[in-house]
Amino acid sequence: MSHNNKTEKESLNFLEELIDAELHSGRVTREQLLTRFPPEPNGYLHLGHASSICLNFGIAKKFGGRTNLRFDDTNPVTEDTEYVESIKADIQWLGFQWANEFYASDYFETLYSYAVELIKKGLAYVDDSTAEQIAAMKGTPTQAGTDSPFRNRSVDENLDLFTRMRNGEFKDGEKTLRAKIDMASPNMHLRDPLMYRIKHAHHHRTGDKWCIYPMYDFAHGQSDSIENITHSICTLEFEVHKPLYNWFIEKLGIFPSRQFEFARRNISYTVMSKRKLLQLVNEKIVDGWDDPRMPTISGVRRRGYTAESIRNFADVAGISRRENVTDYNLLESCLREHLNKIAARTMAVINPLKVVLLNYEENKTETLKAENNPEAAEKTYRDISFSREIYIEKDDFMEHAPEGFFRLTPGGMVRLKHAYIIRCEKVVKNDDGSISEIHCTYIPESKSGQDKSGIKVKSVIHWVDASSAITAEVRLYDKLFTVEAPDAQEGDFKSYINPDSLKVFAEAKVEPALLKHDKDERFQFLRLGYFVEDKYSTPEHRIYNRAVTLKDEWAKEQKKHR
RNA sequence: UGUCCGAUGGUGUAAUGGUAACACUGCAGAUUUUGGUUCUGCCUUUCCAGGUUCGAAUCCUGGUCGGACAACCA
Repeated sequence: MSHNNKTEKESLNFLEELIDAELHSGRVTREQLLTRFPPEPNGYLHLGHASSICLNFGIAKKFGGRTNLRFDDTNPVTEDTEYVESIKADIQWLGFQWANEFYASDYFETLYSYAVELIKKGLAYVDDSTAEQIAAMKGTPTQAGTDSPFRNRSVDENLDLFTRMRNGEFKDGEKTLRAKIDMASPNMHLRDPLMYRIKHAHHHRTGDKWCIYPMYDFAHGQSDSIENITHSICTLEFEVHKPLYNWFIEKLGIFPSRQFEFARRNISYTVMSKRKLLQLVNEKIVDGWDDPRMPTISGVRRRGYTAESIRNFADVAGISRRENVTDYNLLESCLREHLNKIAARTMAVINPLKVVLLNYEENKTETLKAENNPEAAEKTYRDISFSREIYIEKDDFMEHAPEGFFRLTPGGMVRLKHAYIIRCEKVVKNDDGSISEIHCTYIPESKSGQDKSGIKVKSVIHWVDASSAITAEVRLYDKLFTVEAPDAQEGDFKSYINPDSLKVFAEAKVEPALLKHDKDERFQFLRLGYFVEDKYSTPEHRIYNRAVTLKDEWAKEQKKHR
């Protein structure tokens, strides 16, 4: 035992540390502690959102607080209920439950009254300028803007015009409501930001009730405030919005929610922006938002990732305030770690090569015992059949093997997992010189578990009994992009798509025991990786997706010599 | 030539004025009826220059480099 009697102090991230301190000082209580996850329902959630979800829900859970789910639905033209449903499903699948389900649109009436209040205080005005004019008057980051000619309208006139905006008397873009702050502010967001714009558009929840919609800056902070959110956690790009977030809350005299920022999570060899993911979907580069190569939550779920492994990834990757590109290896490592513990082992041959055992009796079938998971605390076994003809992996036989190749070669021996040692006697070829099948002999006294042969082989390979094998389709996935940071490359990010990101093996052979399991169960196909049944898999046409490979020292060795 | 933010191994994060560490990756080895798992070892780190201090990754000053901000998007 250690002589150190201090208990190992758990390392907290900077936000946990802050909240921990505030809880201790009494600035907030556990009862008050309230975070929120505020997606805009205009796309599917991705791994970056997963980090945010784990952070927001995780931090509240850790300190005894709660988390609201609030859809930031202030832009009716891009939003849709399809996205609302997928977002809710994804959060629940990740294992989190919100305290309340809210929508920014729930607050449209309140927000409107807030705007009226600011107009009455002389802090907001209706502007007739066009979008172009407003942009021109905004100045640049290094150059002050100029006041709008409509900036000093009377309160009464502003009130009248804003009412008429709401009543639909104006066309889209004809007028806006702006906060009256400071056109010379070094912070662009404080140069009389837009609060409301006119959009005669149908909203997925409020229908045609409104034709003016609040901008993000006039909706988000106030929504936080209305809900009494104590910690509004968002990504770094909103940092420059914080003075504005605080300005509205202060001028309105409402509950002082506070905003905190962290750096978004990037992962190598993929892109993590809704806009780019939408492009991949729209241009049919992938098979929808849940294509197993997509970094969306629905994509990795279909690929075979577990919620636990993603939560663990978020935890292990941590958070900070600096730009980052996390190694995708870390993600895969988290998945392997979990699947190694829970996935039942089975045998499947994705690229079959027929082997005939010359000295095995014809029409005989033997039943062998196979361990389901060597990692399990309690060992369980299943029956597998063995007979004269079997399939092995094409990659497990080489006629002219390089040094270091331990598998089957002419005259060489390997063990068939859970079965016998075999020796290759003859390679049978087609007319074109390709290998059609190989003829072997088996060593009867080498049966697994009762081996009296005394023969030592260098390798154990997987196989499937030809007489009982089921034909299935197996899909192997690789990285979606060929470069670490597709975003940072020159030109179109889509030109860096990996052409080999999907390989389909339509004639794979799987052992029949596989058919007895649940559809969302993960398996290890021995020596090949971890797999899950695809959503389009049917009893007549089984489809298996590879979630992740096993670590493969031999493949690594091969790569080096290429 | 503005404002704000950031800089710790290859990558991601810890260390909160007191011996720079953990994970992933990579490399080497042991074990292994999965070239898996497990185990062992190794490589590699505080952006620079000053200052404060007995002592600085940490505090201060000045640089350098990187990022965010000029949507009627969020």
